[in-house]
Amino acid sequence: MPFIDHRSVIPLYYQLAQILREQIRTTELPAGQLLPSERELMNTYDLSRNTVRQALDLLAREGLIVREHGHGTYVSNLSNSFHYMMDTFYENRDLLKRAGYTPTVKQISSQRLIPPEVVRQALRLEPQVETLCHTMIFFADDRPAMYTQDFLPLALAGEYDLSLEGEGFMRYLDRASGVRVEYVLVDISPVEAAGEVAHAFSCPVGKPLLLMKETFLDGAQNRAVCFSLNYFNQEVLNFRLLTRRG
Amino acid sequence: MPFIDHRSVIPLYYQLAQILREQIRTTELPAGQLLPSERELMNTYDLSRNTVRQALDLLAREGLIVREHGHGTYVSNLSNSFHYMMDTFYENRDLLKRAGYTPTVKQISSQRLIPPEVVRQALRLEPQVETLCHTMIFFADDRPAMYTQDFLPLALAGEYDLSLEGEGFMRYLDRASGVRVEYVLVDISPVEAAGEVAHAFSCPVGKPLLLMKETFLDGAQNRAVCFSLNYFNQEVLNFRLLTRRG
DNA sequence: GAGTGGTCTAGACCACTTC
DNA sequence: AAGTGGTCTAGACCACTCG
Repeated sequence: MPFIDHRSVIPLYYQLAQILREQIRTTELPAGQLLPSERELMNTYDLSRNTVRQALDLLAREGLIVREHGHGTYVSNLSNSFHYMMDTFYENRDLLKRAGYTPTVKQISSQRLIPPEVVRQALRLEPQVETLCHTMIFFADDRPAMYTQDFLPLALAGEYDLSLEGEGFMRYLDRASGVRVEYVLVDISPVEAAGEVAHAFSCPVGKPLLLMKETFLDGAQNRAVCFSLNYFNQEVLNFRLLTRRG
Repeated sequence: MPFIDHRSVIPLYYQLAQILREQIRTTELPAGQLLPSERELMNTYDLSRNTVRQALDLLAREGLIVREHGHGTYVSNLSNSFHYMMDTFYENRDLLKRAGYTPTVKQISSQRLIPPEVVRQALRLEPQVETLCHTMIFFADDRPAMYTQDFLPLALAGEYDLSLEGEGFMRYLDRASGVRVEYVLVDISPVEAAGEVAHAFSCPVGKPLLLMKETFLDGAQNRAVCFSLNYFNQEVLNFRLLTRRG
């Protein structure tokens, strides 16, 4: 297996990617393990550095490996637990802008509370530990589009002011947490509208809504910085993906 | 604007990508327009071919441009209409495998009918034109995970046999349509379980479900080859995305 | 056959991390 | 200072499309 056929019609970078994928799958390269450096892979498989990088680019885009400048490349921790990998994550505000709307934000509340179980697990908090909970509504051209609750560990409990147009939420997290948010894990599920959300969207209780549970992760995919619940108003905003063939 | 600062700290490939992005945004490069060839861009901006390709790779991954081997690179038709771009699309069967299940498929029915409006629009069919409709259920370790309806234009009405383990749906489409499916447009929405779907999942009518409407497109994103409705059973399968920061 | 994008090489310098 | 990944160049050959 760990062989590259230099005369094959299969591109060399693809063969290398396949070899590494296989080693990750069989945990010959376990999660967290440092890969050989690019120059080592060059020599081992008799490839140029660009070709090695092309292979690693592929795996990085698939979320299988994580690169760290000046340090090395290692196997991702999430390698087998997700279904899809997206290229870019957008802030809620940017999402609305891209959809052609003018976004505005209304802050509903900001309080300390013991978070729901799902939040506790995502942030790996001890039971009964409080978090800060920001609740707000994003409007698209004055129609309510998203109902959002952000749960921040108290260590990050800064004075995040959403009325600040300039700074996005992720840049705020960078600053407050001291960790750069690089990935966002998104769980998409359908729920029934209820309580405050139904009220915010002026829709009947029980109407199906899209709920996106977002976990903000650092570059190593190890540390969860923040957790967020986002309810989408389907009347205003569709959730659409363009995917490329695998 | 259309200038590259070779002494800037901003990478050259990123500057070029930004220039092209801007030209696409302002429709100076309108949808469908051929871009200058890579060698032309090389000369125009005084960059090496690899650097030009790095910029184009970025835009292609964002879905802004489409490349055609031997022909050229042009501005995508969908450039502004989607929210997210994913790297890879998986067949339903592969999706279940990746989630760690053993997939099986049960064909429910296969009939000619006049499709719902949403299908007609996606496939750009005239009113009253019939399509073939395959209905099936995908099981994950014998639990019903997805309820799927594929709508195929009659021209593609082959004898697609899902029991064939070897061939996936997209490869079938390639063969039957004579067009290689390169992109899948996915619309995600929450709906209430009803009728056959509720029955298949043994869940109460009215329970929120995830519905994914998939449109299969060729490489030019011009031709819709097939349309598919996929209902997800949340009890079995979560829909999860790992996204990278933009 | 001319032009295109796809792949590949051998080299180079840089910024970053670690020791 | 040594090693890492990030960027960049100049050149090459290939497979593909089109006239």
